[in-house]
Amino acid sequence: MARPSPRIEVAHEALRQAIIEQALKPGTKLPEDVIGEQFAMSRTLVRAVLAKLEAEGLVDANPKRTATVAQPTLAEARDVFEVRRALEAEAVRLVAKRWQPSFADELDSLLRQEDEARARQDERVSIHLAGEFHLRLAQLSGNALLERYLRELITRCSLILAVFGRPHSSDCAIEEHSALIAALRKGDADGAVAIMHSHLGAVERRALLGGDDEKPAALGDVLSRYAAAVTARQTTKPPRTANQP
Amino acid sequence: MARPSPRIEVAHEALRQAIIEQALKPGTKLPEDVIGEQFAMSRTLVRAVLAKLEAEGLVDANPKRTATVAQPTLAEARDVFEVRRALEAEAVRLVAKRWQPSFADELDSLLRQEDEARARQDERVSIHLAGEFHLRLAQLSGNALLERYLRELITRCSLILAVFGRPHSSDCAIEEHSALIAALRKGDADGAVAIMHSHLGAVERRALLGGDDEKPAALGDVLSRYAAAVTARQTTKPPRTANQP
DNA sequence: TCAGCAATTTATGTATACTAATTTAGCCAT
DNA sequence: ATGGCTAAATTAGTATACATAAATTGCTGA
Repeated sequence: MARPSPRIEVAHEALRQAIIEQALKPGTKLPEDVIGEQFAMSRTLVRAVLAKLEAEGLVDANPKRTATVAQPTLAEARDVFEVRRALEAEAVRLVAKRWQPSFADELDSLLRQEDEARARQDERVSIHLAGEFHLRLAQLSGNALLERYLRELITRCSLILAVFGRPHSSDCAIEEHSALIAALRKGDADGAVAIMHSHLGAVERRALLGGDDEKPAALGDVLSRYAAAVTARQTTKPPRTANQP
Repeated sequence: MARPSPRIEVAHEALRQAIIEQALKPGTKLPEDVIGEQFAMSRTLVRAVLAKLEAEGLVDANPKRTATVAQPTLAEARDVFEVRRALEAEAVRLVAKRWQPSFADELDSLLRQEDEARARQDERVSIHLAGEFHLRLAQLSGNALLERYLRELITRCSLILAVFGRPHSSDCAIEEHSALIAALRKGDADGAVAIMHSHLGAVERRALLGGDDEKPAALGDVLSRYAAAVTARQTTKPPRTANQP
């Protein structure tokens, strides 16, 4: 999976981070030339970057209008969590099957870091590490494709949390991660899968607040998004802002 | 999910079809200018098409060399089937949950067509319809993301079958599809999931022949691929051929 | 003051030109 | 002949130019 150019990767990763950390809020316009200026590349390359981000579901891109940071709908959010649950359960199953003691060390180490960040009140690092835990688990499954899909899903969950979640709601409870490791350690595959299921159920509930169904949620989407927007604060000057209060 | 240009879609779909039908054999070089000539578009657009195909796992693309039709390894094939099993089981679960009698009609109709094609000895249509059945099931799940992933996985399975499978081995048994519909019809969700599991297990076994493990399969990969190459015959003049005996 | 239209500006769609790297072919030496 | 070395031809990487469509601004008239 070698990529054509390192510069594309750099810009891609930078935008990814900016989006999931909410430095670029959902709905923010991403004009090709502005981005090209920032990363010192031509629109040709910017286009490739945006195409990737769109494929990942992180930006919305319509035929002849400026790409924007994605604003996931409630229906999309539900879909993402549904698929994530299925794949992450499979990942746990696979990890349990090829379990080795060294795996526990790896996961424990991440868990400790996560705990420390939480203690330090370091929101950003804490959220990032929670994602890392799940991603590492996917890697330990030994299935590269599963890892790719889960990386995408975990990233999209971050964005969904940014759009729908309460400000400052942490997305993963450390105890749940801890219980998962314990189950894996004693070889309880089914137990581990069950824990992962309920863990992700909890994450989804925390992320989606009231589980409104389908249509009537449309207005709710907008309002919760608005609430998130006024709460957040701009860090560096973003290219442009879509909806200002 | 509106795409930038219809022309890109056309070329994308055409290449997709050509690849999964083996009109372009695995390993075949896909130079940008040759493709651009065929579809009357500039390399700029061809590049976008190839990027998509690479993301789907249908073409191999390394930094500065000509893209080629993908040659899945045994390890990749295993990964694809593993993820497909997990997601397709989830799809069946979802379809069972929102089951409606009209679903049965839809699936039955596909099944009938499949049966007729088989009776007509129409390999190409038969294989295509088998894929359609699984795809339609994914659509009935009501989860757009799940559908997208499964479309990708089903396509890759076709390519895998082309590389590893015996020539003329059909990939899906009609009775298995039939049993699945029956289980869904009587509301037996768990039964349906079980049938799907064993069905995909059977498909994988048929596709991968001898289930060699990991490392020692490396040589096997090459040889089975070689066997496939000498068996197949060129239809239209392909841009170029990678390995000629 | 506001609605609606026109001119302007901005941003995308696509082709093409130029550069740099890789592959191929031919040639020399062993 | 065979192995490697150099030159020529291919082919990808990237920027840029031009055409076209969308968004915006400002103007005019009710």
